[in-house]
This record gives sequence, structure tokens and C-alpha cells, in this order.
Amino acid sequence: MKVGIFIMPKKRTLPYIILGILAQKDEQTGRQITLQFQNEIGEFWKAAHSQIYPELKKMVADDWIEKQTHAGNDKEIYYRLTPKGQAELLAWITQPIDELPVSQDIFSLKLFFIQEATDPRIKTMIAEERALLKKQLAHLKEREHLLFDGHVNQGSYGHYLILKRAIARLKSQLVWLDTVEN
Amino acid sequence: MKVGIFIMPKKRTLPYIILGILAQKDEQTGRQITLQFQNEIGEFWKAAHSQIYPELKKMVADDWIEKQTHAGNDKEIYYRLTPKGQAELLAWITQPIDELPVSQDIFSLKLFFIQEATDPRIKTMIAEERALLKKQLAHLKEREHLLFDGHVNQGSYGHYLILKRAIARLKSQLVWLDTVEN
DNA sequence: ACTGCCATGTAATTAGTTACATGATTAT
DNA sequence: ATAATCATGTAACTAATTACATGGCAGT
Repeated sequence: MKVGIFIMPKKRTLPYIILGILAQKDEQTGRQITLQFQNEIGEFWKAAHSQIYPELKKMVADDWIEKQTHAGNDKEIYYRLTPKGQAELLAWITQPIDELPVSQDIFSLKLFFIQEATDPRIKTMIAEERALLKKQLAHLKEREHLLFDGHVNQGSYGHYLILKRAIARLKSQLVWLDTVEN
Repeated sequence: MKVGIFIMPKKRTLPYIILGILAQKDEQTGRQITLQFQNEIGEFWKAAHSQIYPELKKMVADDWIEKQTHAGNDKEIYYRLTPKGQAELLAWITQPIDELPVSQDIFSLKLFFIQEATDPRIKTMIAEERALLKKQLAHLKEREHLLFDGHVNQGSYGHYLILKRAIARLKSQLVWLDTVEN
């Protein structure tokens, strides 16, 4: 997309996810934010602490978040949203999505390279993929039980939704695997 | 994953996809390979020509592919697999997948940030997402009709599969959207 | 003449990964 | 003691994106 002399910046996602994490629960440390990526968010975005810590510094510099240390605790650094950060999050959510994501599904790509329907590798690959999906599905169902157990808590609708979304995705993939096998 | 003094290289995907593209039809130019990413493969991996051309050079240097120019045509450069490239492709497909991909679904992430079920933005976001999904589904169904039209051609099973996979994915997402709306 | 596409390439930058690093605390 | 985890950070590198760049050829 070329727009005159303006350079179009690459689409950023990580800082907005961090804003979203802090919007759900203020006063979180870099480590707590990092750990969020191991749960439901990790189904849709991954980031290591080595990417998060510098990002937090940048966000402080840009006045999207502010740091706060607690007395008698020089180890942990807590972050919370600034009004500007809240505004940025709002603007980002409101902005329409213009294209669908790429799923980077290595399994599908590997299948793409198999030219003959009779190839014996297909069975093995499906079995392995099914095992991975089942394991993750079990994990997410446990999370659902643990976090919500039937009822959605006030102010957790978003969290509830993406957990449900992840579960639905896994289930549909398992259904599709069955159709391939026959 | 730390394994003694060995440095674990980052997981590469692009060169293997290029090998797969050349395995389906030998003698393709950089441009033809680039264009493949606009169709079915693009559902699962994207790459611009500015990434592909340098990658092709590297793959030639590594003896995974070889370049070939045709007489009276100094414009186009054709590539084909070397035995080593074929072996690399085979090895990659055989290697088990150890973890599920991250879908990088911005729509799901944005939903995550919406805390209340009554938020009026949800309706708009779903409508926009539905439009995107429907458009892409229509496109893929047309591709299916164009390329296969009921029967799978010999040697195109992989291509057929990932097209079917992409269609199934889109359909399941549309179904899920309905469940959110109510 | 101009627009758009074919075909290939490079430059500059940002995003993301792997590894290295330190010091404190908690469990066995 | 020592192993694991908490908590933060940096260094080095690879992958990927956006933009710049050139020359040819086809259509209007």
C-alpha cells in the first residue's frame, strides 16, 4: 500500500495485546504479562519475555502505560494504563479488520506437498495431529472448567469468548481430520 | 530449548514451501512461485517477492534447487529441485510436528479486550468479520470449481486437501460467529 | 503518451527468536 | 547444597515487511 510520500508502518499487534491485558487487570508485572501468553492469549499470539520487556519500556516512553514500584519491593515492576494507553486500545479495537489472518498451519502445508491420495504418510501425520489437537482440547476444557465453570463472570466476557473460540477451533479441526481419513 | 553448546536454529518454513511448490510443478520462475502465495498456499503462509528472490538465491547456493535460463529469454529464470532439495523436502515432511500453530486471529484478540457482553461494538465487529469470511469462502469455492470440479486430478491430492481444509475452516468460523451473536 | 503488468532485484527497517546474564527466593 | 522458579534485562541473529529501483512489453 503506497500512499504518496508517507511510509506505512508495519502493523503492530504486541503493544495492543499488552494494553488489553492491562485493561483486564491493572497493576501487572512484566512477568505476569508474559505468563498470560501461555494461556488463552497464547492460542492467538505468542511473545517471549525478551520481546515484552523492551516493549514495555517503549510503551512507557510513549506514555501508553506507567511503571510503579511498591515500597519494600525493588524486584517487581508494576504497570498500568495511562489515559493515552486506554485511548489507543479503544482506537485499535474500533478500527475495522481489513483482511483475514494467515493460520500458518504447518500440518496443512505438509499435506499440500503430498501428491497422491494413497501415500502412506497421510495416516501417520493425521494420527500425530489428532493427538496434538486432543491434548490441547483437553487442556482448554480444563481451563474452561477452572475459570468459568458454566457461568461467565462480570467483566470477563472477552476472556470467556476467546476460550470458547479456541475450543470451537480445535473441535472443528478434529472433525475435519475424520473427513480426511475416509 | 537449550541443548548444550549447540545453538538451535530458528524454525524455517519458507524454503520448504518453495521446495513443495517446485515438487508439484518443476521449472517455475520466481514470479510464478510468488504468485502461488496468492492462492491456496496463501491461506496458510504468505511471502512477498522481496523475500522469495533472496531465498531462491540461498537455496541455489545450498544446492537445494538449480536455476536454468532458456535460450532467447534472459528475462525469466526457471528453478527446479536438485536431488538434495528433494531429500530435504522429504525429511521435513516426515519430521513430526511438535506443537500447534498460533492462529494470530486479530478478531479473536479484539474480542478478548471487550469485557462486557452487552458492549454494542460486538455486533459491528461480527458483521464485518462475517463479510470478510463470506467473501473469502466464495472465492475458495470458485477455486474449487475451477481447479477440481468434483474430481481430484492425479498428483494434485495435496492441493485439493488444503483447499478443502481452507473451506472447512472458513465454514466453521462462520458457524461460530452465529453462536456468538446469540 | 500513459497505464498496468511482467520479471527481477536491493535497501532499510521492524518483529520476533534464541541465547546469555544476574540476583533473589523457594523447595528438596 | 543445589535445583528450580521468580523477575528482569541485554545481545546477536533471523525472518519478514515496506519501499525503492530498473527494464521490458501489451493494451488503450
